[in-house]
Amino acid sequence: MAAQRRFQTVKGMHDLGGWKASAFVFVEEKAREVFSLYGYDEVRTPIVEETELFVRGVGEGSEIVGKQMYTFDDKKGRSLTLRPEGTAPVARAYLQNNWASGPQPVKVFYMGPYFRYERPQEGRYRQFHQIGAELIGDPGPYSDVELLVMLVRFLQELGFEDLEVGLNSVGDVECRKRYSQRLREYLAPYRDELGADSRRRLETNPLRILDTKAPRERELLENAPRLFDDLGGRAHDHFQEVREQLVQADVAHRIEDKLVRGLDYYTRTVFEITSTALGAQNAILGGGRYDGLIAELGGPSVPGIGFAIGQDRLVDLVLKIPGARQRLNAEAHRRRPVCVIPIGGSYRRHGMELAQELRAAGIPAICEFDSLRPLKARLKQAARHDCRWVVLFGEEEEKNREVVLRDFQDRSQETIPRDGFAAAVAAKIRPDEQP
RNA sequence: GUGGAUGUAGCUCAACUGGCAGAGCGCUUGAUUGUGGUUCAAGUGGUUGGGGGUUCAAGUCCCCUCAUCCACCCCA
Repeated sequence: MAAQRRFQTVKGMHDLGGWKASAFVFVEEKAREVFSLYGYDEVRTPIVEETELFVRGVGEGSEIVGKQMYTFDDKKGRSLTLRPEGTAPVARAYLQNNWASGPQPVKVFYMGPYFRYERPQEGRYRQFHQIGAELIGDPGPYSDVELLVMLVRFLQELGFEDLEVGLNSVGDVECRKRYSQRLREYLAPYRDELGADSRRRLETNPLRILDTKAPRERELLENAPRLFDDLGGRAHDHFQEVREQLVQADVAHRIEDKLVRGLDYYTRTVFEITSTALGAQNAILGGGRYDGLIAELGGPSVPGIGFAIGQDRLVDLVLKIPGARQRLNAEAHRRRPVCVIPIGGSYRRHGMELAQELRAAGIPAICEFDSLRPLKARLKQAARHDCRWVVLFGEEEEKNREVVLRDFQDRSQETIPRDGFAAAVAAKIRPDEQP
């Protein structure tokens, strides 16, 4: 016989429980609440898509497509990929379901797992989770601003106070081409001082050199031509209007002229929020405008803008906010169950019935069925389940047609009539919610 | 893909230059034949991540492998 091996999650993927799970649900509920206030509807797209969707949508030159995708062939030899990001699938859904024929602009949000094959570290996992939103069909700039206002509102509702949006414009396709050439010319004399990655990007995608972390490269870039100066008239006006309206809307932001993003589809407005409390993987969220994406996927020329929030990182931050655990705790507290303990083996069926009556009255209830164990051990279990109230039922209670309701908090207990006991328990444990 | 650190009981960690694998917490039972949290007593705990090598003797030294964490890279 082969020795039993111990199974565990695959690298970079984790079970979520306890505080983490509560916080995950908390931010998800808050996202639904806030985003729907702004007219967004939830969509769920499949976790698996055709590989080609991401190659075309995200861009062949991007890191994601280049080396981070979970790609496999199905039984018919079709190349499929576990989604590495959310915008391309939504763009695909827009075209496939002809959302263009519905009310415009289209506003959707979504949340769920995403997959990228990278070496895991703090805040970076192979299965991670994003909450995102897309606004398709309006060229802005007011849509850009409204989207950011919603985002900031969401973060404030979660309890964040001092987060600042980093903002930039990467321009339209033509400005980018023009600027790329100028940057290439500027950096050419320093070619030998660039790292291998940046040298390669000099050919493939000079913009990406801007957000380098190498100290020497940053030095060189200080005197480099600025992307902002190469913005074409319309992209320039768009950016100005966005900035102005953000000020009007009281959205704290700062211009980061070296902010470029890793996905090829971005145009004009790009933004991100980072936090120093997160370690090396400090981006909480990122997004931007993608006016060429729908067309790139074979559709009409329709503009769009969206963002993706790193839910895992966001949750880490939420749990660091003073008082956050108490808030989550209060929620859990409201749901802590009543524990029913039938005393004696022949009363287990009664225990089940009592628990059912409590649940029918809207009270969370568990039943401690293991009647062979000593009562004290079973009470201990109830305490470990974080129960405050215990309902006891045995021979004596059956004879008197009553139940015993014990309050762990002050160690008091009372007997109440068996008939209609659930209503009495409800009145006792939730006096403020009674009609 | 590259580099560094770490793997000993369910958890947190001990074990001097190789010499009988330990403690705290937890868990179970009892002190209380139907009453939790405190206390006391007893009990339960392990292929030292896996494989190979050196040695009279390996948790400890050497090689390989796997896993986790952190960082580079990249991004959410």
